[in-house]
Amino acid sequence: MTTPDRSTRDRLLNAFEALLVQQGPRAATLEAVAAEAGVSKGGLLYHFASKDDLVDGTLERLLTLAHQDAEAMRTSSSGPVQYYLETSVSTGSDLDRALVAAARLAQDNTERVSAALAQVREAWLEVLRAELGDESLARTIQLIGDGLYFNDVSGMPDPDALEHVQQVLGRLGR
Amino acid sequence: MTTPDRSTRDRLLNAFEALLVQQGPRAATLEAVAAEAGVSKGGLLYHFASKDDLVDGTLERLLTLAHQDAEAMRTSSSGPVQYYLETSVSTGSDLDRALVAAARLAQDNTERVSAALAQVREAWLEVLRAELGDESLARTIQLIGDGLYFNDVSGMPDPDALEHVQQVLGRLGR
DNA sequence: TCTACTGTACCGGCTGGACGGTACAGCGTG
DNA sequence: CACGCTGTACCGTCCAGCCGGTACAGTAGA
Repeated sequence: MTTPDRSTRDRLLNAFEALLVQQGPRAATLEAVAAEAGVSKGGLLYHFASKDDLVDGTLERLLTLAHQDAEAMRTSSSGPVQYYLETSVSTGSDLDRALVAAARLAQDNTERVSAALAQVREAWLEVLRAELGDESLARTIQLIGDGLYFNDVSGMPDPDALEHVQQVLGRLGR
Repeated sequence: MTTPDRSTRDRLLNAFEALLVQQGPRAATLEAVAAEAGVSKGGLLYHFASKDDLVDGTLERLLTLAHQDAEAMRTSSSGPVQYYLETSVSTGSDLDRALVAAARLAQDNTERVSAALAQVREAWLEVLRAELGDESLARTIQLIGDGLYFNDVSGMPDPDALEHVQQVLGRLGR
């Protein structure tokens, strides 16, 4: 389920994300990333000229994954809403990891990173809108997804949360 | 509306939060905090022996504010749910600032900070549960609040979000 | 009331360590 | 032997924490 380590470059991006997710932005130093990827610091800097460059590479991959996800959402057999809520709780997918990593980065690199995150959100909202034809409901469902996601990011995952939400949404159904 | 600068200690805590909120955790260095509060670094370290100590002071104040807020929620004239949702979008209150500051801190100081945030969430949920007598709805509303809050923290506030949520909740009302 | 002493609040320079980034000397493979 | 890539030594910067010192208010004793 994880991106295969095709190249040293991929290994470096995976290592960067892993460190961001598991230990936070402070721990994701160039040396730590290189070590995690099994490469020297010089080796890392050969592939990414600077830390900013590493961030750019991460965001680029995030956007690619997010657009694939929006497409998967559209064509999901259980419907976009169900798909969206289910995948808002951390599934351990590549996209999850990329999102959490980006959220961590957003604390420092405000501009670029939060722009990328906003882009991802907009892609999802677009699909919800198209499916529901109801702006208020689409927004509310996105907020619930944000909430689920926020709890995961904050290290307070709640396995029952999804059930409760589905129970409440069921009452709206009719 | 902001905590008065009664003492140098208060000024330091306010300065720390302000820097965390406005410029992120990297910018909130001891020197920067001291400068913002109008004291020297030595002066800061007189009041808070270490940066960890500064974090502890911030969390302590957060918990105090949060318990006051839970009480205000219980006794709000418009009801706890309305109060909770309204104050989930950033109102610029002391509690807001303390929460955003804590969220920023949670990126690095995983343990203590997220424990404090979990405590705050639990206090709110308790009030929602007591009011609604409906676990699923209480949880869902808290998730929506989390979503509203998350968007603010991420620098993507949406002034219309609250209206949409109220519109949807209205449909549940009957 | 003058003096000696104490505790509180604060200052600013220093140090050791970590981090981002650079330079350069290898090393294997085609 | 040339090129793609790796590893290491090093530099400048920044930061947390420490420390010697200052100012001053209060107090107690003669």
